[in-house]
Amino acid sequence: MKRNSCEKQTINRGAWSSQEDEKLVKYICTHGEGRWRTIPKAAGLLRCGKSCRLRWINYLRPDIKRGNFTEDEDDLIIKLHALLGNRWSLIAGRLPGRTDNEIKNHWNSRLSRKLIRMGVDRSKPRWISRVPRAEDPALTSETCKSSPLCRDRVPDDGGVSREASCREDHLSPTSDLNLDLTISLPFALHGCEGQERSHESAEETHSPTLLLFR
DNA sequence: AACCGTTCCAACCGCGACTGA
DNA sequence: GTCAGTCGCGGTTGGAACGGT
Repeated sequence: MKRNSCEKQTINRGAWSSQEDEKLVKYICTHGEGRWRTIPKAAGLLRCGKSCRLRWINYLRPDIKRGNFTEDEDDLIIKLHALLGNRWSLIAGRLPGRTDNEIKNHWNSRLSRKLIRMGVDRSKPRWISRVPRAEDPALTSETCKSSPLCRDRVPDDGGVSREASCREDHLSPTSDLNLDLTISLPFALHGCEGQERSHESAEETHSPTLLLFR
């Protein structure tokens, strides 16, 4: 069994202090994301890389939209969950400013209950029989490359491999779901210059057109 | 005011995938 | 091809906040 680097001693656990946040933000704004394993030492943090990555992705990233989920977002999450199941990172990729963790929490705490109340079986993602899933060998990387949908895609840093992500995009909506989803321009990650953007303004600029592809 | 149950969310854990030597 | 290191994902947990009695 591989040794988990987070098991090592002299590692802080639990809630992050504002000082730790500050150090991490400062370091990433200067040096960029990635190389998570080396970040704690370089940034002077007594945390494991995994913890830094999580903190950045789920909380500190400047483009994160906080606050309540809108009806549109709820609706989209429900539809995407029906399509994709518990693949939160894929779902999050289609909800700009929302993280997989946030969506997962939201689903587990509110949406699942909402669906139960509505009498929907939330446990069953509805794959359509004739549409290939990502594992389908018929959907090769060549198929993907030739698709205009995937051709110009920049590898996203949300952890989904380019190919896997493209394959997901070949999924078609189920016939019983009214997936009225709009394809829009890729959501741009604006880096640290957007740090000051208030959450309120993020709310204000919310558009009913939710982005499907990044 | 005190207690208790519930809700919510940040953080952790374990595992599989990926990558480079 | 193999192995070790690293990364990313999804499930789970812990505890603070909240609401009801």
